Parts: sequence; C-alpha cells; structure tokens
Amino acid sequence: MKIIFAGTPMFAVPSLQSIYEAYGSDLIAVITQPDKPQGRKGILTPSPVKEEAERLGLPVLQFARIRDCVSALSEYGADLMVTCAYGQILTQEVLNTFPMGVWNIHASLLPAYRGAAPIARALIDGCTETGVTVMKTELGLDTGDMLLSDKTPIYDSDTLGTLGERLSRLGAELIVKALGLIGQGELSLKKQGEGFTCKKVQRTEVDFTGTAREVSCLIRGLSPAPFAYASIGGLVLNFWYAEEVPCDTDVPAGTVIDASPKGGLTVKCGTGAVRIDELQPAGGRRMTARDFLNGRKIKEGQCFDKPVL
RNA sequence: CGCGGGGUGGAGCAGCCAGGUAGCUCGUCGGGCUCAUAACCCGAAGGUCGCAGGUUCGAAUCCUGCCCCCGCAA
Repeated sequence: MKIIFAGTPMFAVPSLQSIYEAYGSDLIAVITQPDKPQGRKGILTPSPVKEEAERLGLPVLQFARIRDCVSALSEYGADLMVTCAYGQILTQEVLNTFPMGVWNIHASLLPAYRGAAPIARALIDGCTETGVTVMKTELGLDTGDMLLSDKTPIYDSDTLGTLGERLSRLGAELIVKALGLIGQGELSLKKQGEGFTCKKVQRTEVDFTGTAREVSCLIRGLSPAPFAYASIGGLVLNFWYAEEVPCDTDVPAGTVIDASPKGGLTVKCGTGAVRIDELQPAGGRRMTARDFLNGRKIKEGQCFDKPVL
C-alpha cells in the first residue's frame, strides 16, 4: 500500500512520523506547502513537515497549486493519500488520483468545528472535550464520512499549544489504526450529522468586560501564535497564559486588582477576574508576570487601555 | 530599504535627552525575629553597562560602524 502524506504545520509532524514508523518505504512521498517568507527579514522558511520529511529522507513535493499538478502526482502511483493540515483545497481530480482514497486527520470531533482552527475555536468556546477524527475526504470542507475518532478532555490549564500537541499525538496514533483498517478493507464509515464550520483565528484584543472564563479561554486559546493582547499605559502585552481567580472586589472591568510580584497580575473582568501568569511586552521576551511586575511600574487600580474597536 | 522597541550583577527594569560615585523591585548567600513561613528586619556577594572604534580631562550616557533579541505588519 503506497502512501503519500500531505501536511504542513507542526501539528502534522507526529502523524508523519507515526506513518513512517509503521509503513517505512511504503510512504513514498511527502507533500507540503511551498517555503514561505517568515519573520522581519522575510527569510524563506520550510514548513515543519518539510523539515521532518527531509530528516527522514523522504522525497518532498511542494506544489503552488496541487490541483494544477495532478499528472505529476499520479506518476507516483500511490494507493492513497493522508492529509493533515495541508493547507490547500483538493479537487475531484486530485481525489481520483488515489484508488484507495484520500483520508484526512481533523482536530475536532466532527461534525463540530469543521474548517480552520478547530483547536483554538474549541478552546475559545470553553468546550470541555474535543478530539481528532479520521475521515474520508470529499469535496465539501471536512464533511466526509468518518472512519475513526478519539476524544480528549480540555483542561482549564490547556492552551492552544498544549492541546494542539496532545491532539496531534492522538491523531498520529489514530491514523495508523485507520490505515490498518483501510489496508484490510474493513471499513464502516459513519456519515456526519449536522455540524458547523469555524473560521481561522486572528490576533484578538481582550475585552475585559466579558466573563473571567471568556477572557481566560480566549487568552489560552490563542497562545501561542496569534495571541490575545491588551495594552496598559500604551504598552502592548501579548498574553501567554491566564487563569480565572476568585474576586470579590467591585471595580470596573479592566482594572488591575493585584500587581504584587507574588500575587501576579490580576485583572478584573465583567464577571470575576483573571490572573495573568505569563505575558510578553511589545519588544520584549516572554516572561512571567512576576518578572514583568518586578521591573515595570504597574500599580493596583491602574486600568488597561480601552480596546480600539 | 515595510513600521517600531530593546541589549545595564542570576531575572525584570531605571539611569542616557541636559557626560562626572552603578540605582530600583526581586533572586541568591549569611544573620536575626517567629511555634512557623513563600512573611518581616539586618547584612553580604555578584556588573567587561552587547562588540569595536571615535570625541572628551572624564563615556552606560555624545558620534560612527557592527552583532544579537523582540513586538507589529506581510
């Protein structure tokens, strides 16, 4: 069973590795997005999947538009393709290239959270459970019939980073199971029910008038990567981690109610309060709230700047 | 030439504009208080002020060049 793997970000790397371990030379090629300029200097950077594929000594294909490269694809004579956060929409022509189909690893319990950023969205929405699903790819966005899925609880301490890592490992285990079933031809696929699609997440300014739960979920759901942020005294802060804390004071949302290095940076929300434990000031490195408060003169009673909406 | 912030004892910062004794909040170590403590009091150690030149009697501070880190935007 010859397999092609298509994926791009870090999330896809464990799956690539587990397929490689299980199938070795049957994994004949890896497709990933073209190198893209990254950072301030626009340095051309390979995707995490490309780096891993090269480390494993696998051939790497980078199509600007995979739909325009069907003939090149078919030359590999692969039986099936596994996709995992590849980043390009496939066409029927592409799907037809693989006799045993195209199978996708999606980081949600479908039919919920189809589309982009399912992990961040579940976290931001305050879900208490999520998972990964292996499904047969069809033309609709993440609407194909499901083969396998696996769940994991979402902890109050989870961030986009920790949850994403956990889900990517789950996905890596699940895809190997799925490939086993596919190889045996014992497929019982489940149709998806009524679901919904989510959009890509963006960097978001924190609105402290929301509940503490909403604020902490937003902060953790966007960390690391696009980040939730807010500014105080004109200084922009990216938030890495925050937790809800009990609060009985009655001050306007956005007010700092504790700025002691030992107590942490605690901010009043519309309902409740959050303690920001890790953050990154503009121009600075990621640091603990303790370090931040040791140097900056943030005082209790000071208020975060009003969001510019 | 996309915009911008920054490199000062182990950490986070001030000092720079108006050159002249190395500062603050912590941490560490020692001592004290306490039934006890992450609390409090006293004391100590620890710094080539990113690198290289230049100006000057004297440079963390002013000038020039270079290296590195980071936020936004792509």
